[in-house]
Amino acid sequence: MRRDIFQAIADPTRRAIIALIAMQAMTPNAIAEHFDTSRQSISKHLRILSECEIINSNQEGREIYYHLDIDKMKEIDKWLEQFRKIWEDRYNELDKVLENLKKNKNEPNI
Amino acid sequence: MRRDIFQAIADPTRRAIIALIAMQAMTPNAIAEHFDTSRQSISKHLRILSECEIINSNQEGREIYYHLDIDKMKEIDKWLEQFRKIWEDRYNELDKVLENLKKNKNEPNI
DNA sequence: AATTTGCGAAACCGATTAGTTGCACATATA
DNA sequence: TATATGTGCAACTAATCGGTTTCGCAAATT
Repeated sequence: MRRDIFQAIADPTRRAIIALIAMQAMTPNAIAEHFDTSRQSISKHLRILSECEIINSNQEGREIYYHLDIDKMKEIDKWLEQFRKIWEDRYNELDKVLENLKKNKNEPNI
Repeated sequence: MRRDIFQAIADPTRRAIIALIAMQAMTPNAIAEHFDTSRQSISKHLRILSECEIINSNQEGREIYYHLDIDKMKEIDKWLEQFRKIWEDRYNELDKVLENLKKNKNEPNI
């Protein structure tokens, strides 16, 4: 069973859950209230997120609070790093072009 | 058919394709040589990536060159933004704690 | 003109997915 | 103690996924 963070965030409901509990821990029931699906299906999503170690839980009585492990989100950021380098280079390149255009306003290149 | 950028990068082969063509456009055959799968399956991945508008293609004779639309990658970055804010806050918080520890080295709290 | 090459599309297949329903079990409340 | 509440898990289902095989077509090569 392939189960990494990219597969975890592929589902829109899971992305919404992640965003929802980012600021404060929540119980499955409380989370499910925000969605148009059953508590059990939310429970399944929570299990997947747990297996990916994106979320953690701590039990309080009969309630279980799930909270985001924000550090795991950095893994996506890390993968994105290689592309960020490219688009920043592009931006600088464009910057240079614009600067040259400004400088040589009256000396068009060919 | 749900088909967004998050679903596109969920598959490891597609992530590898994205990384592969990030620097230079490539043909399906050239891409397939890097993987342990058929040209046709690569073609299917390319179609999905095209539908998500992550990649573009331009035909040269009978060859088709696929290249990355780096700007689409920014959409992932944009979604991450909300979490980046959180983990940077955490970091600053930790920084403050460490600074206080240093300052009050000989004055333990409590 | 005949053949080779590069490619996409369709049909098919087993595995996986996201959801449902029905249950079991522990904790809280009456 | 009996009931209500919060939860996870298993079985099932329709849809989707990633892959293969086969095909057709256009461009290059002979």
